[in-house]
Amino acid sequence: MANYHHGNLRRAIMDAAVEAIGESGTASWSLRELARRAGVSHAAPAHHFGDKAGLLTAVAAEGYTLFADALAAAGDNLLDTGVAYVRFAVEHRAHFEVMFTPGLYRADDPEVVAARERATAELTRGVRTVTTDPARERDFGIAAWSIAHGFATLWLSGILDLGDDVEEAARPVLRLLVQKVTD
Amino acid sequence: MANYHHGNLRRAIMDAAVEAIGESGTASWSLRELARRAGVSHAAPAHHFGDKAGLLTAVAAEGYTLFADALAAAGDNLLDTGVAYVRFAVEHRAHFEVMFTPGLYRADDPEVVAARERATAELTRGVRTVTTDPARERDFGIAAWSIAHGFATLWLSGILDLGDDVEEAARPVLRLLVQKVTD
DNA sequence: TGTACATCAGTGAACGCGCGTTCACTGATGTAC
DNA sequence: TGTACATCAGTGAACGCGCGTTCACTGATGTAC
Repeated sequence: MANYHHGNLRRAIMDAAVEAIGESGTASWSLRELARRAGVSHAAPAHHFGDKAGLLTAVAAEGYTLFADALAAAGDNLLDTGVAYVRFAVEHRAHFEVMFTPGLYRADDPEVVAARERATAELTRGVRTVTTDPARERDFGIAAWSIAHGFATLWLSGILDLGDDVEEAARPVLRLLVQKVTD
Repeated sequence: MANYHHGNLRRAIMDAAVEAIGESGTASWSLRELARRAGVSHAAPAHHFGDKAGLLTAVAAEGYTLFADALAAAGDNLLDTGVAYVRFAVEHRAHFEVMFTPGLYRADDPEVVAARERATAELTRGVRTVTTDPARERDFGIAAWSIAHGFATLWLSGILDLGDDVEEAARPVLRLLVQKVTD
């Protein structure tokens, strides 16, 4: 019995993509495998997303939206913003990997651009809790972004091996920079 | 006229791999395409490396060796070590990407392990120019590693867009952490 | 110095497989009357 | 309330293609005598 008008097929395929990326990265699966995981016909993913880049564009857009939400929910200081950054990367590993590999998707997609701008605004808000001097803001912003991004990336690659609680591990490390910036 | 006993076929295939990774990442090429680039038979890569993971294991081992060399050649302070880290990532982008994506290769390969340990020792040497207190050394080390790794990763993903000179762009950013540690 | 032979790096034809793409079709849903 | 019809999400068979793998073969090189 063919299940026509699935209703959530788009969602089901994106979930399958996130699951597959979480297991083995952004490369080692095909649209046909995703269809198999989602229990739909192998032509369905193309029907919805065109191709792999189209699907990953949707994942990136969703990722930036969730990311902006997570940063917006963080405390009103740079350290909490940084910790939220790292937590997002670990909790939404697949989205995070896609978002920061621009070659995988259409980075100029309007939905991606809008969500990314919202996330950037949240990061800037975090930096401005520390300085509003424009000359310092840029380098502080890049330094804070770098240390959070680097910690998250190293943690995800499995090299760091500092236990289970990423927040507990990240906070004292990020504090070393934030203290300096705050002085 | 078949060119039997190529002599540097192993080298030629690794060069082709580095070139292909530099162009389009670690995923979007096949062993057959590498053979085509290197101008050898399509069975040659398998003959030398077994499979893609075997080839990338060789790239990772070479990468860690070049990395340790670059860090060893850096100045005797943490800032120069950090700048050398970032420069290596940009100048050896393909090796760097492979090295920090452990799922791609056999991370327990003896040659990889030995080269990585040498690189780790160089990083530790950089941190010890700043503190030799074991309690502080760990967090400082992770913070310095994170900020250099994060800056390099963001730069490579093309998101930062701070001009052409990566060393000039990285130095003031990395200094923000190092200053604190040095105080 | 010349010959015979073992070794093994690299070749190239052949294979079966999973892929993305195409396309005629199915059938559930919403709307007009 | 019932019927007819348009829409379109999703199906599934068929296609050609590039892939990794296998394997008998080639021929350059080194060594023994």
